[in-house]
Order: sequence, then structure tokens, then C-alpha cells
Amino acid sequence: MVNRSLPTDAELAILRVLWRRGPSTVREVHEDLKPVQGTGYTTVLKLMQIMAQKGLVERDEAGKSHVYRAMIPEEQAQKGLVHDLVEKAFGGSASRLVLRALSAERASREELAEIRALLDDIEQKRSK
Amino acid sequence: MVNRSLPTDAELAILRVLWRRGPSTVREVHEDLKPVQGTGYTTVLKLMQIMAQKGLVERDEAGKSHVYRAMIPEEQAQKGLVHDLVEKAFGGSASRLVLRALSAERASREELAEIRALLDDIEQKRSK
DNA sequence: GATGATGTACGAAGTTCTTCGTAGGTGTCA
DNA sequence: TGACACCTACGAAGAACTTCGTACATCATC
Repeated sequence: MVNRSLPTDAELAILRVLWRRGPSTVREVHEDLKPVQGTGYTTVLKLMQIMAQKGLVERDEAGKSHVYRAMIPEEQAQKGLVHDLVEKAFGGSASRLVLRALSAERASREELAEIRALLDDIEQKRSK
Repeated sequence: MVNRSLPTDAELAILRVLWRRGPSTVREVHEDLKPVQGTGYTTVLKLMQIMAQKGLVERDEAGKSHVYRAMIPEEQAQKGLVHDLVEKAFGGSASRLVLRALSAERASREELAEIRALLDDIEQKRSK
């Protein structure tokens, strides 16, 4: 069942820290986010508690400081967000989103090559 | 500078109708949206009034029924939404979003060819 | 001129998301 | 032991978004 409700912006920011760092305490996540978000410690704590309730993260209460880990893989979250945007703003056409993204945002030569490789891959699999 | 405030979901649904139909009355937009959204007439009216205040749409009050038209082109809105998602979920890398979109959502052979053509175009321009 | 259809205006409530203040538990150490 | 650091719990406020009820204006027509 992929259709879990999508993470909100604040939740996503926290998930990104957990994906990068692996299981972390509230303090660690807060330290990581503070310079950019400027948000308070208890705010992060509260959010992570809510996320635990929602099942977005799981926590280990063994130590004094609880340790949280992401329960949804980054790939799946990104997939959900992309799908949502495709539906809401591109009439369900992923390729139109791709065209828009490519023409509006910058990509390096290497990245373009990577995309090309994926296209090859898709078409090759399809022609079988 | 791109307009920073992105349309909300409900606003986007209305904008999509206006982009497709061209300038329309509240009734027309509501008729269009009703089957899918199931939302009431005054809800749509209120939203469009708010959107007019925000500058997302402009209205012509000449006739009995006011006629609204989108003040932001579809392309610009899509660009803003894509940029926002790239920042929030892909660490600023548009190509990672593209890779995720291509591997997760379906695209026809024609669409893949279109994407390839755009890649050619970008690389050609860049090599000049 | 009463009625019904059609329109706008707008207050207000319900939701969700985000933020933080405050309270209280526990361990450390001088 | 008392002060302090560090932690969780949780209520509640505030902001943004969405929804709708109600009031009121206009116009055709019977």
C-alpha cells in the first residue's frame, strides 16, 4: 500500500536529515536543521513525536534520549511527491513534468548523460 | 524573479480550468470542477475572490456575472512548483527529480522521444 | 409586485500544519 | 543536597487553507 499520506514540508525536512544521517536523536536532528530553519528544539521534538504517531518514523526508547529512524525510504517519499505533483499540475503526464524540469532548471553534462542512459534503459526493456 | 507564493491545491485546480477554458465565470468553473471535486458553488466563488485579491486571477466586472482570467501563465506556475519540489525533496537537483519521475511513472514512446529531443537541444546549445 | 433563478459579498467555522511555552523527570557533580 | 543540564510530554496558540451558510442585489415573468 503505497498510498500513505505525503509528508508535510516540515516533516520532509526532518526525514531528509534522518535519511542522510541514519537513526538520530531529536538533538542531532535539531542541530542539523537549526542553521537553516532556525526552529526551536521543542518544535522539532513535537514534530518527530507526531511523525512517530503517523508511522513516518519509529523510535527506540531504550536510552535516555530516544533515537528515531525513518520508516519510509527516501525513494518512496520522492515517488509519492512526484506523483502528487504530476496529478495536480501536469494532468497526470509525467513526461510534461520532466520537460518542464529540464527546460527550467540547470543540469550538468553528467546528469544529462545519466538521464539519457535511463531513457536507453527504458526503451530497451520495452522493446523486448 | 519568479513569484514566490505558489498556488495552493484548490487554487491550482481552478487555474487549470481557466488555462484550459480561457476566461470563465464562477459558474463555468464550478460546473467544470463539480463532478471531480464535489465542492459547493460558494466555495469556488470565495476561492476565486481570494485569488483575485492575491493577483492570481483578474476579473472583469462588466457583465452581471464576473469573468475571471488567469494572471499567471501555466508554464510559470509549473516552473515554480517544480522548483519548490526540487528544493524540498531533491536537494536542489532537478536531474534527480527527472530520474525519479522517469523511473516511477509511465511515459509513451513518443514522450520519451520528446524528452530525448530536448536533451539534444540543451546539449547542442551548450556546446556552442 | 410577488416569486424564483441567478449572481456577489462576507463572516465564520473546521482542518491541518507549525510553533513554542511550560511542566516535570532524571542524572551529574561540586 | 542543591543547582544545573538535558530530556520528554503536552496543551495551546497562530497561520494558512478550505468550506459553507446566510444575506442581499438584480432581473425576468407570471
